[in-house]
Amino acid sequence: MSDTNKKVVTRFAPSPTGFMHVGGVRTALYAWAWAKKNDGTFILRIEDTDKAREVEGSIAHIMESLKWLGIEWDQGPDIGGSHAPYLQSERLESYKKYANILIEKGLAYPDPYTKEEIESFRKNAEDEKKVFLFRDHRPEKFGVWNGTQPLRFKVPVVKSYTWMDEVRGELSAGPEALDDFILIKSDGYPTYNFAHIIDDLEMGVTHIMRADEFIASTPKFLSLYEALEIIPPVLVTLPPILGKEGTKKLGKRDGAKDILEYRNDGFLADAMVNFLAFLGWNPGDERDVMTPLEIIESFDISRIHKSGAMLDEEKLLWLNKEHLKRQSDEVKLNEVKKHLPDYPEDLLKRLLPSIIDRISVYSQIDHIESTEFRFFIDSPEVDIEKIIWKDETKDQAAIHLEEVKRLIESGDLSSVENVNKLIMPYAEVQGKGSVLWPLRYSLSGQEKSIDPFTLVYILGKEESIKRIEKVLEKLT
RNA sequence: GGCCCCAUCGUCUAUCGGUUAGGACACGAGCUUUUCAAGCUCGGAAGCGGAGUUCGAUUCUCCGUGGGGUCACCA
Repeated sequence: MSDTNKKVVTRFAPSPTGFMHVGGVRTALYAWAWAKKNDGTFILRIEDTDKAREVEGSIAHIMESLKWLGIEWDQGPDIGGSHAPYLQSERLESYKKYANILIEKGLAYPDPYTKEEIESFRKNAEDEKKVFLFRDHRPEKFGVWNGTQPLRFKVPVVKSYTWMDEVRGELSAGPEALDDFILIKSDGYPTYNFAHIIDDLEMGVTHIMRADEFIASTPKFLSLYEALEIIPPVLVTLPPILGKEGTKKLGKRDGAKDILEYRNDGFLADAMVNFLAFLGWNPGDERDVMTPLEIIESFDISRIHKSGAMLDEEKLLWLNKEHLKRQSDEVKLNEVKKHLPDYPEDLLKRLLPSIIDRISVYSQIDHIESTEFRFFIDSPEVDIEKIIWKDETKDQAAIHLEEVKRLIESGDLSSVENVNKLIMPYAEVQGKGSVLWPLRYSLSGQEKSIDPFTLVYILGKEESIKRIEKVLEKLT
């Protein structure tokens, strides 16, 4: 177990092989939250040791995704830090240094075989229904490594390992999990198995957060830590995130979305952080809507789940609405403006609560605007037949509209409540439907819409009367 | 297949041996100021199966079942 007095250092170490998806971001979020919670350091390190799979623009995409969510790193490739560089491709000297230490100890050796030879070893093992282990073919005498062959780790002791994981508890694996894996590839770049251990050591990483696909290779890491006489960091295994069917782990291949797609769809960063945080963790009380700050304060490794969870976009939508509701009116207005640029600002201000009620994500405004709000700025087309409430007559509708018009002309329209007080008594006497349906329909031209009092309040005296008069002309 | 991990309402989860098994999403019903939306109230809904340990198991142990991960010159 590591020194608990030591300053917490965590890292997020993605490979630049494509877009960021929920799984990666969740890992980053937990590492970040744990560092923040402990006034520690959060490092962004790019594991770009596979030049063949590297995707142009990935690093920028990773950074943009993290920044969107407010997951800011204290050290990283763009801002540097006390352990620079933060690109593994620029840290080759470090790996070479430790490789030489292992060679000197007789714990690393050049792989003398061709790929074809290894492939046939593998095939033979398969035919005999045995696990293929390179160490069964380990040469008796090691040659001198010239840098063009893969450098392999010589597992010092083949044994079963048992270790502590902060989330899973005691874990173990059989000796088959241990093999002479490659430390440095023939192209001179290190493998993940080797590089992350050296970097974590040099950068003083205290806690490794990563998903459970790494459990199987942990004995390899442990064996290497021992060979290098390194005290391993605290291991924190995160639960998998399952796809829609709940059967497969969510990966890029089976529908995991680019995290920035959520941003493009209008989701709020705080809602996304809240959602991601709860995908494998919860504060233990009954809170479900939390700000990033509250999440950091409550975050605890002991409350990270063991079992995987399905990603439920329905819940994300609900969460986004909750976060959206909590924003200030100023922010809300600004966001709404972006979607309704041709609406006058004073109208928008009065319309704001009604809009907020109807959406979970700001971008939904684009979809409902034409049917639900358009009539506020474009006078509605009124079908005179629809103005009639149930089996009443046009004359009755006209009488009620006349009276409502009279009330509006002299009444106080300064709030929805006041409009209600103004018209409601009359409607209650005459029949709510008889009065309110013609009113609401005259103002909106819609069979379904916001309630009539809010309508009058939003449209204002002048416009409301104008619309009522227009209908009255048609009625008589 | 070998090795390993996981297992509570449809979904996400709480419970650290004793609870009417709690909450949230979704769903259903009702309420409210015509309709729609929102909101509020109520409701249905769960411990994978089998042994054991124990006065008592959702909780601890084992077996089974189901699901997942991993067996690369990928991370």
